[in-house]
Amino acid sequence: MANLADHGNQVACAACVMSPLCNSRAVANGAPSPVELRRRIAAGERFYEAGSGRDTIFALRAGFAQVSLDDGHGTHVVRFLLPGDAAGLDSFAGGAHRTETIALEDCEVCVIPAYRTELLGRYSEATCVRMRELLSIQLAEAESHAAMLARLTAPQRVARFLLDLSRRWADRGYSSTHYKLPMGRRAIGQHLALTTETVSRMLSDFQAKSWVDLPWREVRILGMEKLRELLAGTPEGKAHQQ
Amino acid sequence: MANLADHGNQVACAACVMSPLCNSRAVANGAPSPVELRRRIAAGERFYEAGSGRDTIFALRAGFAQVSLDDGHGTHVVRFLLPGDAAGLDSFAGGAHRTETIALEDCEVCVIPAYRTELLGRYSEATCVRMRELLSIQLAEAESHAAMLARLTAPQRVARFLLDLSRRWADRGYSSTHYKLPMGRRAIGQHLALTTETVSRMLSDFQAKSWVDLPWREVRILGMEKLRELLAGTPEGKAHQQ
DNA sequence: CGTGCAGTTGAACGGGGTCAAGTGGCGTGG
DNA sequence: CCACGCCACTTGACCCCGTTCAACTGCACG
Repeated sequence: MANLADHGNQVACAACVMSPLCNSRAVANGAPSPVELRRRIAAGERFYEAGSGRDTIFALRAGFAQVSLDDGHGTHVVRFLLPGDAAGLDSFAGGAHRTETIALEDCEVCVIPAYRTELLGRYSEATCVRMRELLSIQLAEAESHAAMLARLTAPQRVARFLLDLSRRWADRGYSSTHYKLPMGRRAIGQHLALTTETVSRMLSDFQAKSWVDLPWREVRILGMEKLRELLAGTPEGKAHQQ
Repeated sequence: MANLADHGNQVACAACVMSPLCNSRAVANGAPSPVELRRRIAAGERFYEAGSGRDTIFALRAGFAQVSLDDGHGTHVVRFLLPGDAAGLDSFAGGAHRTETIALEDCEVCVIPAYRTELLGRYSEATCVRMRELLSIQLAEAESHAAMLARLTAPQRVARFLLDLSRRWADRGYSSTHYKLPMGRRAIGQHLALTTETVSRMLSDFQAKSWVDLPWREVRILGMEKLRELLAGTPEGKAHQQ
């Protein structure tokens, strides 16, 4: 287990959204840890599949993954997971996952059976509260994502996407201006509801304006403020209200 | 309080998503009820405003409302509330509502302070589990909504919208083919990410095909199967995969 | 080398947005 | 009582943004 960190960015448990569970007073007093085991998942493998794997939550320790949903009209990438993020919280309703999660790089995850969180909830009110917080945050993000799809233009979506990743890496103590982009253009498009061609065009455009530099599957943000202005719709880039 | 039911459809507590809380064993044994009070809210009034009203949940007993989100690029209607639905669950993260909820008809709501659910959670594990379920369901719906915006055409969105309301009314024991449509075309558009003109055109088109009849702010579905086919993209209405 | 996939770029198309005009219901005030 | 303004909704004509279709590059694989 010595070289797990080699596979890219990794977070300390302290930065993980699940840490309040692992480090609750109940666990300190002898209650079972929420984490059943740690598992390595190779790039391209699934954490869990849609319809299967009832009632398991995952915390991503290292690597990069995508959560996607197929409702019969094609695949939509619901969100990308960075180290410290949780996956599978949608399984509390009905006990089956409706989404699937795929590793985009080699990943290391903590496997948390849902029954353990419920068990833990009996000893620790903080656990219940924390689970509600996590779900509430993801709900807020999902609603915000829908609002984005509803109102932003293609360039704004791509700008928002880059700024989003920037902020999330910064939250974890990494650079906000230089980070990996391990997913392909297609996956970005499936996340932003754009075609691969449009994503490619927007990124090329940003690069031509020297707002970003784009080595192979990396981003270096050069004009953070320009991207923010585009997203806000400031100078001539009219922000269409309604 | 005698004629509250006059304002339209109403659900018995048994059909309310919050009923497992109100009827938990803990409450039967003397724990405080989650409902602080019942309140009437006139059409056009707000349940709560964005940024304000920290930590209050609402259960809609009678009437019709919309939950909307403004992120600086315009308003997006996140969902419509039918009797028995809950509002305000997004406030668990951070304690402030990011959305606002407006009554579209005169409403009657149960006001549930979040601290009471936490209090109740101490006595009753079922309460914790139920809150998780509710959040998980709303998360699943929000993700599904985003996927819809990402992949469906305008006619498909409107068809899905009509079928969705049909199913939800049916779940509550009302007609699945004839129901009120209390919101305006603009609000429908803000929910489906379409303009009022497009919503109007799609509805007119459905009516011309005799798939629906549209009296003033009502729907009568005549060709449920046709709408389903359109949504699924069956005969010539190609379902674009990716 | 040939095949295949990821990404880029160009040209043309079309779905839905934009703009505009028109209708009808409803409340208000003369 | 009607005149008027207002607002929700409808309908038509035009246009633009992002999709579609296609060609091309570069890199990884056998």
